[in-house]
Amino acid sequence: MPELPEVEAVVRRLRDRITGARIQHAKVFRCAPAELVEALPGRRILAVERRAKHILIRLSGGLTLHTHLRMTGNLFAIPDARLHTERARVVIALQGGTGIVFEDSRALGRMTLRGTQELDNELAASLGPEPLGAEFSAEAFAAMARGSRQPAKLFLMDQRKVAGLGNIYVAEALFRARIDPRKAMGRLSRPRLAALHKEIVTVLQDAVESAWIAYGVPGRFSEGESFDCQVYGREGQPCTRCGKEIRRLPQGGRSTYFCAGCQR
DNA sequence: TCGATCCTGTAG
DNA sequence: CTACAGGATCGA
Repeated sequence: MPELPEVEAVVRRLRDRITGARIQHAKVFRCAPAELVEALPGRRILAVERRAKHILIRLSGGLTLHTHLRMTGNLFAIPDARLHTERARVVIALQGGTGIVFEDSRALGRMTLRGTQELDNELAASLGPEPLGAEFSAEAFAAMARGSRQPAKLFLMDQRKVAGLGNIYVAEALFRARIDPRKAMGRLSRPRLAALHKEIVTVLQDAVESAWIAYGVPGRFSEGESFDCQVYGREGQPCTRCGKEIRRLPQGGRSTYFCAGCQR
């Protein structure tokens, strides 16, 4: 479920409440990694960071608690670790009573303990630039696009190209930039690429603002309630820009929503 | 570069 | 019942 903006919201919420705390104990449920129970107690939480859609909880002793929420994961703090629900897959109790809870109904997500250096190397090798970071320049973006025959949608979904985008914000960025998701990336003109680059940044910035309000809280993610989508999930509805009907088509096994009227 | 796959929940 | 789900990886 969550893309970069939602993961950022999770991290911001968590950061203030757990940084500096010491771990008392951990409990795992439903085939979550048992090693956490033994390895976590006594360690101090040094920092909470985000890289793309990855959540990195830095621990003393050169370790990082690595969480990926995939489709249905959620990670949040509760005032009393004992009060977690049955949905929890991992509960980490901190000194003082606070609990860190990892929920994941579909169990596609992962929470694992890794060596910090090794993990960071791995992420650096497998992820493209942070779209909200300084290294994501229009020039670098255009350089990657050059020669690519991948459809724009699939190119943007690839975490090695731009890290952190997912199905919703790819659709929204392409809509804002008026680009057909089926169009080969390498065939976009320089101005279109520049427009797309800009819209990727602005759509994510807008989404971070709204996701911050609605995500990373106990319970379930609520669908689309935080961000006002123009095309995602709007099959059959009229385009807010040109009035033509929003269409849905499968790309890479996922649904792509777009307006054939004004996305070319 | 596609399709299957990991899982469970929910909507039609 | 089937289809689909805001993700990512693997093998053909």
